[in-house]
Amino acid sequence: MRLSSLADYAVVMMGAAARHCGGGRTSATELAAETGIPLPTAQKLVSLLTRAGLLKSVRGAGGGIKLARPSAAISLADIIEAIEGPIAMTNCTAHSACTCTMEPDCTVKPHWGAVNDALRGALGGVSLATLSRSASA
Amino acid sequence: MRLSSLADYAVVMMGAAARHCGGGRTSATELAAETGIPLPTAQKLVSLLTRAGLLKSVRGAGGGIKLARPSAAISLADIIEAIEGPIAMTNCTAHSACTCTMEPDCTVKPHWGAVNDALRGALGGVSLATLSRSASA
DNA sequence: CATAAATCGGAGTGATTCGTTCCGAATTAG
DNA sequence: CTAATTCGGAACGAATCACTCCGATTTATG
Repeated sequence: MRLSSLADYAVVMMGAAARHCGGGRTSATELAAETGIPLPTAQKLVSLLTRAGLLKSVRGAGGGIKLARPSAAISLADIIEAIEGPIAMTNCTAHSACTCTMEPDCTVKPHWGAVNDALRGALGGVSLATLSRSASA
Repeated sequence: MRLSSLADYAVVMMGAAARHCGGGRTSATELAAETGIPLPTAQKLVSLLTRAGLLKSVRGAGGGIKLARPSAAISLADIIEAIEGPIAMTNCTAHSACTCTMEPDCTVKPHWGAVNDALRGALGGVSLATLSRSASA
């Protein structure tokens, strides 16, 4: 029920990247230095986030990374899904077919959907722009 | 972001136990047979749930287990917390003091509280009685 | 009262996933 | 054309998780 450290780091790093968004492209090295995340880990996160389509990477000297979308259009749900996969809490809800052959009439399954929707809604309602806004609170 | 198999099994097993609640005490062996959960794992779950105060266990021949509280007073949040610990998604929100010395002004931390509340609310709103009620849905 | 059966309780082992680290491929400035 | 800087993927180690087994406790029975 606790999200992995990678996802936590990814959120922090995306928040740092959002601050550099307008100023121009930044690099994984710079983000690592600002957030305190180990550099190799930050590189891996950049790779995952880029592959997920949340970051745009530019190779070569003078290259770097920047947000693929405006900060207001990136939510916590997007980041977490990019790192941890689907938000679903159970394997049953993730796939349409429930592979668990244990209980023929799984009375629990239908309720997970509501829980997942609530969770995804809470995560989707928080964007990077929101994170930067109420920093002092 | 996905809960562990233990917690998933625990929910299923508590649902099965709720069905046996009125009929009298049941045993870990019986629940394992009904749910399809491996017996040793079911025993471990019974131990954890009993220690958490969700089940009442009676030793000796003819003993068994039964719900410590009425099914309506046991929610998914209770079961998951018993198995997986606090619901908090990050270490920061779990403890009052944020041990992460990375960012002096962690702009992300305050927002996790709202997400956690939403999640806990969704989990707390589903009780064992609710699980048994809308089985066909 | 002694015996035996049945149960919960905790300790140990193996496997999977997670987190970290390193090295190679690609691209552009000079 | 050379060289520097960057992302990308692959490999290693650690931690946690899931599973299994054996001992302690308690009650019905002879």
